Amino acid sequence: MNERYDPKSLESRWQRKWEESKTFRVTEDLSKKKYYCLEMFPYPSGRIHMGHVRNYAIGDVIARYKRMRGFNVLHPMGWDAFGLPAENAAIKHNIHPSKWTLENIAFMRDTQLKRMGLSYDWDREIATCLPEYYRWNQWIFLKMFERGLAYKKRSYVNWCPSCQTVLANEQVEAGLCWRCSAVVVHKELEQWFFKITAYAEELLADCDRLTGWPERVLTMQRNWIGKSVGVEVDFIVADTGEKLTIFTTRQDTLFGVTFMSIAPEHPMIEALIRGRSEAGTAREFVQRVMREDKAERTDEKREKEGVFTGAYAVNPLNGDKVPIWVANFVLMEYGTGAIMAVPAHDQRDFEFAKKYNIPIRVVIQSAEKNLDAAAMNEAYVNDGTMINSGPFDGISNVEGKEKVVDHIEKKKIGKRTVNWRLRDWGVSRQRYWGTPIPIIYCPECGMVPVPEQDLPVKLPMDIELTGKGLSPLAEAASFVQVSCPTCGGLARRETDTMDTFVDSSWYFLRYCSPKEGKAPFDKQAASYWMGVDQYIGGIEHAVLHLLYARFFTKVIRDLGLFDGDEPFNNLLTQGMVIKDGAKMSKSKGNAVDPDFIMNKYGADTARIFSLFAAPPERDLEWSDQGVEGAYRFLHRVWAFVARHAEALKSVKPASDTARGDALFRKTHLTIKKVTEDIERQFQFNTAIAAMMELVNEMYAQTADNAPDERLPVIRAVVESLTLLLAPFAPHFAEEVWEAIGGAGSIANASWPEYDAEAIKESEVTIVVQVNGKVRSKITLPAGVSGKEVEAAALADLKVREYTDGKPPKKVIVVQGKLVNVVV
RNA sequence: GCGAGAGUGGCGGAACUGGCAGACGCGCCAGACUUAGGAUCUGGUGGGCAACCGUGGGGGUUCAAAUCCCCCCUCUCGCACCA
Repeated sequence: MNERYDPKSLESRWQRKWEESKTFRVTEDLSKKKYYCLEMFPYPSGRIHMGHVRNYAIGDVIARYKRMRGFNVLHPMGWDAFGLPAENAAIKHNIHPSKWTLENIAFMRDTQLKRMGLSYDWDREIATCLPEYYRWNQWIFLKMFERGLAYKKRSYVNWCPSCQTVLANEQVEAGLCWRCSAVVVHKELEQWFFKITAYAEELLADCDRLTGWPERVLTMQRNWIGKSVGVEVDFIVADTGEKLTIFTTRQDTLFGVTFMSIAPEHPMIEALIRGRSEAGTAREFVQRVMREDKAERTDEKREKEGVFTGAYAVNPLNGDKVPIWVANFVLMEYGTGAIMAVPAHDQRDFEFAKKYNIPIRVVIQSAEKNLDAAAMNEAYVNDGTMINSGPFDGISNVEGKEKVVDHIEKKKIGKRTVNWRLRDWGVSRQRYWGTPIPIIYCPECGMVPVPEQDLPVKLPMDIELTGKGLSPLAEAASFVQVSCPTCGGLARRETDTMDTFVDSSWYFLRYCSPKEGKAPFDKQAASYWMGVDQYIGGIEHAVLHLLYARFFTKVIRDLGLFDGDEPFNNLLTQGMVIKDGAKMSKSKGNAVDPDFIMNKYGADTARIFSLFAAPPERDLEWSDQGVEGAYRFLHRVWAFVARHAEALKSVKPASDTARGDALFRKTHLTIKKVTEDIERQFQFNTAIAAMMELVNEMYAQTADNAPDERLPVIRAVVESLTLLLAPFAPHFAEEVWEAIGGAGSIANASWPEYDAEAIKESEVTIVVQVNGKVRSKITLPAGVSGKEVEAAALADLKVREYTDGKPPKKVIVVQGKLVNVVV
């Protein structure tokens, strides 16, 4: 064994060995307990960044640890390979997206990920841009189409003018595109949707079963799904007699309605204003609001504005005629696009009424203060007693809510309804580098699904990407023109492609049988491996990917392909890697290149540092000196082993006979601590700290040249430490393992068990407090009684000094830990 | 505004059910080996001369509080006119 630790040559040597002997290949084995460890697969942008390093290091420790604990571990890797950057690169550098993507994958796999020493079964690698994969996107799409879960509709959608495509609601953040931050505009288009709302109730309810997920992710999903229980009520438009249906959760305030507000997109507007003197101003207002982009429309600070339509509606409960307004804050997408306005009890309506001098009528009286409409300066939104509400006067509004809805349902003027914030998932993208939607439009037969045997609908390779004009596929005549599968006549293909989030919504199932040719995946294999026991990735997918994947899993279950309700049993959301207080990014110029770190210190150091500097869920502040520290730690272990390696080869490790030895004891305490830290929410930082303590102890306890009789203990420490290090610094551990004559690859070795006898103490140090302050420490044999501890404490000189000879009022003894003498 | 999480040395962070605050690492200081040290090893390192004081601030419960309760402040993230 070399004196110097030289990670470079050592690491590549072990990587070759693992690859040649297929150390990490797995197959289903019913005799073993399985463990599915998965990190979110990357987009092949060309280079990995520190966030990836951290993500995969965390996953790899878990996978390797579970292997050593005897699990049959599935730990796969692949590529989320469709997406816009490939297309942009194509336009900019005149390279085909396919070529660009596959080259990136090769580089990232062979020269970056493999150099990290990750324990993947590379035989299971998948790339979503390959027809073998995306044909199953198309197949699932067709199954969903058959069941009405994929459908086409014309609607207002989010359009990103920079990406030149439509975005799903989940992909719009504060009015901006999630990818490029361009301002998103509303556009009316015909688009494909997945009916995720059909699963809203189950997606919400099952959040309660995801006990292995962080609470904040569940909260975000619950908020996003946004269940709201209320009532739909039909108002009748005066003169025309048309129904204007509104949604409300405050039916207890129905008697306080003094006007109505409808969304500018509401389909009844034309009918309401036609022929009235207000028509002109109303149309002008509607057009002005609709021209605004999403960011402007949804800005909360934005002033509430509206115009009167000239029409009136009749309140079905009290017969009042109230004016109908068009208001800029009413959303067509939510509820019915029309609301009843109760200024006394809703802040938005209150502001609106004040602005336009609309009457305010109090119908809920507060218990604390007497509300007077004229004197109010904000809406009263709390509970109270119903007044001015005809038959409901005098009862509490909480009770009133039920009574009013019962009354409404009995009179058939409305019904209980549940409204969701969640909208159907818009999956059409007007881009090239994605899965073609397998639909054909025939002038005779209409919309015809591509027959299953014709799948995959392959992306044409001879295509010109200009970044201008229509969707690229729409301009590829050879792709568009097709004969109708039903009548054989001339027909046209759908030219939109699928959102790339479709690809990642079921890839975890594909890993179970990645080469399966007859179905998206093999049912047997999936039932063995699924669900994912530990999923690891960034918090940024809290609603996007993680919600879609849950939805797909349920759909796939209902298609009869798989028996499971949820894909990910446990979720770990790792924190960001930051430097100088900001997220690492190229644009901020604070990015640290993983290749540079791995070249200089080796992969094991990079792994140790990123696991040691912070617990996994928290943000990790990058520190160049911290990396040095991680390297120094490995070096220290190396130097120690190198000193003894030759002698240790022929020595058997100490066992129970060494139980009295302090270093032997520390070793077993460390095994215990590291094991517990990994098991307890993957606290790798403290696990590594414990190993560092052991190393410090190793040096301290063998400061003088160790006599031969200590070699068995040294052998035991080194052996255990190497095993403990194996998941964290795998190349290093293999090398040391080999040097001390360990059998086979350490990746296949068993995780050490601690000797419960060895960690027992013969003596305990007990802290002695006087009035809660530490005054002394006494050492007593382990297992002494409380009485003896008390006596020893009272006899202590320091205690006598502080108690001044006075008798104690009370003495508290905490077994084996502490005594508190109260005077 | 609503929801979630977090405030501990110069820094990253420890402290499982209330029981020695600051493990471990970085940085810093001193020493050793050295022509030299940015290498390595050893020791020290919350503040204060001290009694003591110290976990964002203020109250409280307790023999004992970073940990439990109440009030307040700050920061981060998510949602944000959802009727």
